[in-house]
Amino acid sequence: MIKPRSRRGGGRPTIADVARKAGVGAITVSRALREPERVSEELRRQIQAAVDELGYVPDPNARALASARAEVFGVLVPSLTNNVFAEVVRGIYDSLSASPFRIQLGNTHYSGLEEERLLQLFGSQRPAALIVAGIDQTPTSRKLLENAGCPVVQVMETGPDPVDMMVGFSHLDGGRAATEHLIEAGYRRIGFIGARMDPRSQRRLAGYRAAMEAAGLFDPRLVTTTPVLSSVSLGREMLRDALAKVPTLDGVFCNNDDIALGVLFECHRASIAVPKTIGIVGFNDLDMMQVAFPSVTSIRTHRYEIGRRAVAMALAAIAGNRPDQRVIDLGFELKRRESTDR
Amino acid sequence: MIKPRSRRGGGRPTIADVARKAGVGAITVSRALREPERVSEELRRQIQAAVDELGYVPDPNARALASARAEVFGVLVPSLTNNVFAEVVRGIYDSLSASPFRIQLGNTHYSGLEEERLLQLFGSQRPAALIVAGIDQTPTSRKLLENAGCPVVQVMETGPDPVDMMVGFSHLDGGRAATEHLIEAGYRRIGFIGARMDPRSQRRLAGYRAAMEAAGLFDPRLVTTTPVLSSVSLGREMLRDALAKVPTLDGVFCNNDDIALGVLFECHRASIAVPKTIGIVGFNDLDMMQVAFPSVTSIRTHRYEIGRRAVAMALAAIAGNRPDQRVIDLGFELKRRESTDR
DNA sequence: GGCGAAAGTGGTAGCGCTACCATTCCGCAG
DNA sequence: CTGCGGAATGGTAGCGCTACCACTTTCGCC
Repeated sequence: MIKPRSRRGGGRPTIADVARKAGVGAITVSRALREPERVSEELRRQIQAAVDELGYVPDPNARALASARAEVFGVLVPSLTNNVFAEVVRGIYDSLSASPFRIQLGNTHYSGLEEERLLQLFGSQRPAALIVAGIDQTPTSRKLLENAGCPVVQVMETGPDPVDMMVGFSHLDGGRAATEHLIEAGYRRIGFIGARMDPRSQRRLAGYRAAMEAAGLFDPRLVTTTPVLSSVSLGREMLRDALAKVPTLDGVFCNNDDIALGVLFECHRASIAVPKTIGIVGFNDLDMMQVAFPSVTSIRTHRYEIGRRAVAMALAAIAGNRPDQRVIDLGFELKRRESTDR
Repeated sequence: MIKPRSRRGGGRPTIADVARKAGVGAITVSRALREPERVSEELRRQIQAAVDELGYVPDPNARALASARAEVFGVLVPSLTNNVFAEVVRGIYDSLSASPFRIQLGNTHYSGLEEERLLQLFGSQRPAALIVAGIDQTPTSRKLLENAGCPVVQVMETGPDPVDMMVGFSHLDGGRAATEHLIEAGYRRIGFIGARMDPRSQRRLAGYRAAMEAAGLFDPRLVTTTPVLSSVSLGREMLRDALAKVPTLDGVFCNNDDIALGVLFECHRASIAVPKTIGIVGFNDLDMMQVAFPSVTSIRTHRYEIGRRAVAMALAAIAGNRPDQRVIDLGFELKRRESTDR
């Protein structure tokens, strides 16, 4: 009976096996893999041959322990099913797939406490970089980020006081632009409908309010919100609520496109003409908005690009050249469509 | 000037610091943290106090290295933005959030090669378990899974030959049930519209075909597919294509709900009465289907539950009691709605 | 009262890798 | 011919933790 090579370990090849086979020192194998230019052409070839033959794959845990730095990006988002964050995450994954970095994804469920817990957990891994959604971290979280000892990118929003770097856009401006568009289109009793009032939603609401007040149209009864998680069916219910409160409602700025779609369907069902009787504006501009009937005006945001930029900034910082511009505003675009075309 | 405690490391407390402060051996601290019942009440308290005071968090890398087992679940899905997989992943995250296990999520982009690469990468970490979407792994991937040395759960589908364990349902039966429902409702020229024909879509198509042939209604011209990624706008275009090919089309089984929604909107736009002129059935039953106008019949699948069950099975296997039933079929439900109610 | 088992605790030796420093070898200036 | 700098390579000593085994103490039982 063959004794296992060691009491532990799965018996897979280690760097020492490769070194032996290639007839070099272990450290040279390590270098050949990480900084090939520091090893002579010839040894590099021999080592590569040994690696291929043995099917050697470095153990990331041993690597992280020895170098006190894991090749991991920690990513924290409040939701995995919300299409908006899914796209940011997709941008991050796509940008990192060709690099040696792995991704540690955490779901905070919109909870500050959960965010602290995950930050603590991720920090213990000494990640190469951290990407977190939002700019409203708790003081504890902020401290954890500041002491993380790695590049930090806050995404989705812009603000005056980055922990380190930021990529996003102004939700306040987005909310204002959406509302101003409705006002310009001639709507007057414009409601705000929003679920899951996270800080970004609050800022969109603030933008709505600013625009309405500037036009002398603001009325608190026009605002309908709930802490419940956003969904299409919720949009439908909330339009009903809003109409019950304000029967003369002639426009809605929806906190996001799910809500907007629910509102649109409810209008169909209740035979409310869109855009004639009620105008609708969404937020995020999901693919379906331009296909809907009528197509729905929305604020297009650049989620995928936010993910890509965040990674690019982090990688630059890791490489030692932190960008001069620490806050990048990717802006947004108002997409005018049939739902406000009257 | 104070010399750093060691040449490397961030200066954060180690298990030795805790042991010193608590006046015990390092190994006892380790045990108190992992198997508290094996340490006396009193020491446990002392150790906990030292941990709290120092803010000690175990280094997962060192842990993984020493125990040859990382507290990581590797999860492989073909897409991060597809709501279906997002829900499976959410189920996995929610089930694991209270456990010590982290999650390593990989996006295969529906590519077998990418799956192999990621499996190789994940394997090097000696994960505690692997959860992979689908049952159509390449031979290489299958071998990697078999040799992973940890529980493996294939999710989303059921099949006769699990690598280890499986949770899902029969896409073929789902496709058949959807089609039979349309036939029973009196539709005759029933089309199949599907994008991104991955293996699961292929099986739904096979189910459609089986039902159509059994009823003597099959006609290859009724089938419209494309390799392009599914989206709502694609659904709209594909209905146009389908109608151009078969103007007498009176029903559609859509490969998924995004497509179904696009089809529904195109019907609105072209003033095609639903369900009178055309009946529509979707697949997955996203929240929006019951809110749509008219509401859309769909096959409800239990994505979140699949994620939860996969974790439950893996955890059981890790704990040493692999379930007797290695393949769990969670089934599906046909949700009859207005879009086929005639 | 002696003995073995069991419970509680600790020491030692790694896990697989890399930081740090030492060594070798070469070319070239003095 | 010596000395020196730089490039290429290697040895040693850990990184922070846990597996394995040894030791001590307590307790039950014949």
